[in-house]
Amino acid sequence: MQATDMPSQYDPTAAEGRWYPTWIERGYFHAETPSDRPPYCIVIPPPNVTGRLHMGHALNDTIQDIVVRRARMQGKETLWLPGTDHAGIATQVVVERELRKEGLERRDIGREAFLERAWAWKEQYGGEITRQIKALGASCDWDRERFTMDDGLSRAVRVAFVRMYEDGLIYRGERLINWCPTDQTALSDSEVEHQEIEGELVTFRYPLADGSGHVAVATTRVETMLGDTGIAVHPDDDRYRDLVGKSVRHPFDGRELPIVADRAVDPSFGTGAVKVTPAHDPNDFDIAERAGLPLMNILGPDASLTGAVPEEFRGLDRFSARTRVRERLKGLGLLVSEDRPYRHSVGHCYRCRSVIEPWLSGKQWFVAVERLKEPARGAARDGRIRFVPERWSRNYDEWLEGLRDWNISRQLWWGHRIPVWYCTDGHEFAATEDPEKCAHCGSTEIEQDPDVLDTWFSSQLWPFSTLGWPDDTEDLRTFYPTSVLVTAYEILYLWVARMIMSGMYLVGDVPFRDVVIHGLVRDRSGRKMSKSLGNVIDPLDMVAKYGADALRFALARMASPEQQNLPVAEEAIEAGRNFANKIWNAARLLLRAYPGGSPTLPERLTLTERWLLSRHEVCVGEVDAAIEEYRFDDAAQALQRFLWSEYCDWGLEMQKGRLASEEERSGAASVLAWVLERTLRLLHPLMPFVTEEIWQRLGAGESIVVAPWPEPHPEHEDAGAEASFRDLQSVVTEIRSLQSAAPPELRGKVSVDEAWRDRVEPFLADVRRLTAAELSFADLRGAMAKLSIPEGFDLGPIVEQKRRKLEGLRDRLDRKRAKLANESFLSKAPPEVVEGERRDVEHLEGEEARLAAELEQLGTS
RNA sequence: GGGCGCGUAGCUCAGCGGGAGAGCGCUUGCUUCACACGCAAGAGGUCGCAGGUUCAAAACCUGCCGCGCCCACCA
Repeated sequence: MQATDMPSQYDPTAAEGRWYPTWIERGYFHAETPSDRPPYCIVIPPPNVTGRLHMGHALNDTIQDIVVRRARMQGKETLWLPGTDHAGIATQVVVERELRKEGLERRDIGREAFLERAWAWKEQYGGEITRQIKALGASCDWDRERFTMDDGLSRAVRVAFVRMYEDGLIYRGERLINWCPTDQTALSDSEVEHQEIEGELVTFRYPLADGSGHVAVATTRVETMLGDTGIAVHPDDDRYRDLVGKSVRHPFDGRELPIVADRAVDPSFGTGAVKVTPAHDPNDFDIAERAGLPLMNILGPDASLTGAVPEEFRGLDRFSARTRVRERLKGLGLLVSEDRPYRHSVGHCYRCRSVIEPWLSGKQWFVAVERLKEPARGAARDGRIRFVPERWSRNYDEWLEGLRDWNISRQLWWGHRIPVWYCTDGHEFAATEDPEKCAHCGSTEIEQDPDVLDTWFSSQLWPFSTLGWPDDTEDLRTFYPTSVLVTAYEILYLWVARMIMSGMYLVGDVPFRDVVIHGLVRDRSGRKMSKSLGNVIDPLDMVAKYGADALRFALARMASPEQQNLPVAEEAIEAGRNFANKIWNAARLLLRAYPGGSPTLPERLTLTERWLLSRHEVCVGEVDAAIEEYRFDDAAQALQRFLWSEYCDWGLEMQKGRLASEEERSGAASVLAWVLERTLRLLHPLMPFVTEEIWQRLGAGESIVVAPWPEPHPEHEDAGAEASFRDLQSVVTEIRSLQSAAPPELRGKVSVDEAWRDRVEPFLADVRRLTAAELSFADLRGAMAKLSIPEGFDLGPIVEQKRRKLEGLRDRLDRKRAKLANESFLSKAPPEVVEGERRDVEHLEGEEARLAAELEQLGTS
């Protein structure tokens, strides 16, 4: 039989190596269009080409594979579309680092050579992460794999840009942007992460130009006073009313700075007067615009001081300048106070963690969001898009409400170059194809904008650019809108919201129906996994050590969308491995008796079989509902409970006798095989490899990957069988419990009360096997079972245990009885609850009597 | 400053109006012919604190304490 070649330990590596290539080869993951089947589609959140698979990816991909595999088994035309993101800054930084090893900067070799290097790097190392995704068993359609800078997607980017440009949704403007002095590029607001740091709050005085006094101002970046061009106060602030219109004198260069009134000033903060640095603070920029104050740029691209600052500060980096300016003010007697440390929130680059500088960097491209955001908000409000968990919809809505125009130009080389050209006559135009001449005047003296687009500009097109947009393709018609997007909450705004906006604007419909937002993977004590903390668990190590199924099951087991933090410990993955091994061995046992083939149910079933079918039916319902609702933790738990605690511990154990019997073997084996085969199908989305490996040995069909999702069999629900079987279970458990308190030599002889004879006798042999005891029946006066032990032998621990149990039972009974004696309970509680309490009391009374009788038996023995 | 989430067994968490649960860990006993990656029997919890609503609260409301996160141009 097939079991003979099954070792006692499941070998995940062998199964993974055998099945994944087979699945690919047979094209199971390939979606066909057009198709008569209902479509089901997920686009993968594209990982960075530079990336390596971490636990976050493993979780994200596991969840997607679970819903995708279930959909495929449900007979849907299923597409899980994979790919990678060019990841502008991230990739450019990697290539620059390589160059630096050769002593070169990117500007040394020029744009074209640099891009060649970048592409070469991408070709050589860029596929790493997709190989790693495959190791998880992900059922992606690799024939449709995409890259955000491949030809098709690049065209989609250009078409999207030009359409938005011509529609007035993309414009070029000069204003303050978030500047990263390390990466030397602009960043969008979403790419800036605010973090509390310990800085300083310095208050100093500006002397009035007419010598009549001072105005004090406070700042956390005192070096910016070199670029101050005014002072602002609130118009209703009586302290300063008389000063508006006057001016102060700059202590270092003698410039006169006018004092203006502006409602943006909060009179209750600091001194109530604000220094205005229009070129280096967005607030001040606005004030300056309203008051007509000039801009004065004092920082270079690397944030060192430059421009019209006094000689002594020129060339200093911003932090040294901060100290130098403070010391100079102190020397001049203008320093009022310095609060240090002063905790306040400062923006950092999401890539390199540098402190962001609000900066003027020539003209930048922006997306005007006003017309985009309302449809995107509406889609979530009217249910066209559903967030899971639902609470994210509010965050989403409020974020969109406050959204400001999106800066999309980046001063990088790696990325989609902005498809706008300028001619020497000052014309500007956008084009989807590289033009030969100016679209306005025909001049051939044209030059393309040097900047590239924010990497998220192409990412936002992902759900439709990957399906062929802007062409009206079969894939796009079939799979758009996609079914569900699975992502972590950290990119809800950066990515998800923008896909919704652009999808609705460019394609005319939402990009996906459900948005499943899962938590972030943490270490066991809830900390982020990071190299510097040394707490990283590498998913590939785990796959190698315990198998992909073990990792997937461990991740699924905790993947409740409600959970924000998902602590992963190696023990959990080990537990997943143990579970796979348990199932493997269950199959090993069964396959000694089962000849193989599609299992069928016999006409007549034993109690154990009816119980098992009934419990299995519960499991089918639970798993199906759980996955439907993205409750992967519930699905995993239901499967583990059924397979381990019910199928193995009771189903197989009870049937061992029949499996050993010549006449009964076949019937018993086919029921067990029928249940196992269906349960394997239920488990397959979570543990694809071990389920396929066993399914093949059962000989149930071509591949479990394309086997149908188990349909419900409500006729198998059998409350009567469950109740009778529970009785049997309690007799067995009672005997074992008594045995555990006695020395081994006294465990062998047990009597069971006559009252249980009818229920136990038909299974006498099984109960004997499960308890390793001789059984006889006797009148035990209400006790369930009794060990035959010498007169006066003390089963102390079990007596103690039963005594405590009885005590607890009586407490509960008292509480219930008091409840039933309570007038207001009887009159106000719903009748079915009252009835339920009555039944409880009845049941508990029975338990009480039995426990008392058992104590009696223990006492007299 | 605004918002969200979480405090339940040693650990990680589920339960979210009428019997305190799971996995891991722990204790004890088992080379039982599927599995020691196992089997069996157990121990362990004033459900963060204080009020309130209710016949009934771990669950609902209010406040407090303690963690964590997101958003935000208070110099």
